[in-house]
Amino acid sequence: MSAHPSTAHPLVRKLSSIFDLTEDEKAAVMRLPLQIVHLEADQDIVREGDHPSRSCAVLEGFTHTYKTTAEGKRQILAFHLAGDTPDLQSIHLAVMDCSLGTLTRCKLGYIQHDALRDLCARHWRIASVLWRTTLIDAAKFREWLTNMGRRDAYSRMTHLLCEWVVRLRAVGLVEDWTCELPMTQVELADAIGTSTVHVNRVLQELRAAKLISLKGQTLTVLNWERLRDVSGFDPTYLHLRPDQRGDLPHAAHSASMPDSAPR
Amino acid sequence: MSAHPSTAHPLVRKLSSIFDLTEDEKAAVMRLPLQIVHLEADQDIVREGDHPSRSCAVLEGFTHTYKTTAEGKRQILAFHLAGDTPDLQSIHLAVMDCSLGTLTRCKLGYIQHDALRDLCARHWRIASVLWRTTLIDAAKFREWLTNMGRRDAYSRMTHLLCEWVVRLRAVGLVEDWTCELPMTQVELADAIGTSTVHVNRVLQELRAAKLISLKGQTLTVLNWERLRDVSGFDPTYLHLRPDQRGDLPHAAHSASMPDSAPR
DNA sequence: CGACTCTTTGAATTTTGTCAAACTGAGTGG
DNA sequence: CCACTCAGTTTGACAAAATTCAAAGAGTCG
Repeated sequence: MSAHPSTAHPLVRKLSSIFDLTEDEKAAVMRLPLQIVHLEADQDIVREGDHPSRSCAVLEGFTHTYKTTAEGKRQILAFHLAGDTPDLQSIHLAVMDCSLGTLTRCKLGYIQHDALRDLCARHWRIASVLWRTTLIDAAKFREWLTNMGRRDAYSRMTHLLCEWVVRLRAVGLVEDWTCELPMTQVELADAIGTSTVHVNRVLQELRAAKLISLKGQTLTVLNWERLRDVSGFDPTYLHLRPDQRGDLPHAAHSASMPDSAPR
Repeated sequence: MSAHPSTAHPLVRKLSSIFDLTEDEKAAVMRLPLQIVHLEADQDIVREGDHPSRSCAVLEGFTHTYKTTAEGKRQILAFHLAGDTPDLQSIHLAVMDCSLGTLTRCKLGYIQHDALRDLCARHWRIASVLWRTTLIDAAKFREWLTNMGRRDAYSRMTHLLCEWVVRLRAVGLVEDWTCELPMTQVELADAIGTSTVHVNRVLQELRAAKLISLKGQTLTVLNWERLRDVSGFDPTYLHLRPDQRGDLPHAAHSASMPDSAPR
């Protein structure tokens, strides 16, 4: 995994993890004005119907994209972690068709659309990389849609957990198959489209089957291969770079895994 | 609705329907080499796992994007009509994470990625418009996800029909609330994530409630307001231009509707 | 007229949702 | 340090939604 000093602009780190930027391009990104803001848990960042003039990058913490139906039901469409740009689409879509809110306390970096468009107009390769990140977001929606439409609640949950672990692993947030799972069961239910009660039962089943351990917000994968097979999880849709994939082996092999250094 | 002579490059028409192109930009698009191909119904255009070097534009007919799960179940992720670019994402994503197939006989225009990237690198505004179309695709996935997760089969079906009618109306393919619905019940089922049998029952209900008439592949909306209200359909996520929206009134008003001229 | 695909129907079963209540654990203030 | 609160989790019983299986009907095309 390429080294990015902590002094780097957060966006440089994100972009470099997808594509190799030239020094010139890095410099251009570094000049982007970034407004740093801290938010508490369960706060809205942007709401459906807004006409934002800026997008944000998640620097610390976790956020989620969601929609509310006319009957007041919530559907969570995506979870985001440090390095993600959850509402980048608003650069070209005037009206927000979904809301974005924090899951935990967050540190965000706001970037004005004007500045971003200017950067893109000047640097086609950067524009490509940003475009690409939004295309990967779309790929995740496609996979979630398949998950919702063609799998039962049990495998939907395992699929969500597989994706979560793989994404966190790719940025070095998984240690010995253990990571944070910062959502409540209500939020998990809204993400996989079931009731809270049913989420609870599914989680019990997963614990009983010794696939995972989940205490509080701490998730441990006990049997990766079965978890993956039950969900039919195939990480292709995440379009990770080879060095981010790390070809996940069975949990028993975790000691020899090329896990990134703790931050 | 702005007039686009039939002599125009199909992509020019599509782009102009989203954004106003300068003559210079139009000229650049017109120079794009377009390979015209005719396909029968139920043929694959690209498959999951492919590494395409070109994308296509639908010129005539209808296509659909789909995924197949490990257990062999199919989920349809999107339907496309003339003017759409269903696999534009492959311009920046090396591997296809979903398949694209025809629904009916189709006329397609293939464009090499190289040529497209070159065009984008030179013309930032065109790149923006193309980027934007992929962002709208993502917005549709978000809405479908909400549909799947938080609505029952009945309202999912009405929602699908509302979207279909609005999209076809925007390109002038709806006449007196009547349009083509070129999918079988099996395909509808795979799109809304239910069984074929259940789709059939839902359609019966919709007919019994006098919301629609559906004979063969011909759909007529009999009561737009109720269809819309049942589904909670709000077209914001389609990000249509004001002149494409046409603020859909009740079916009874259809005679006075500003329907675009027949093509 | 077949051969075919697509639609329709009925009955039994499974999955999931709903409602209501109890339990747990982490703060909080007296 | 102990009630107390509060959000989040867990449980059970019942109801609703949707699936499955199997078979029959309809429409279309050569």
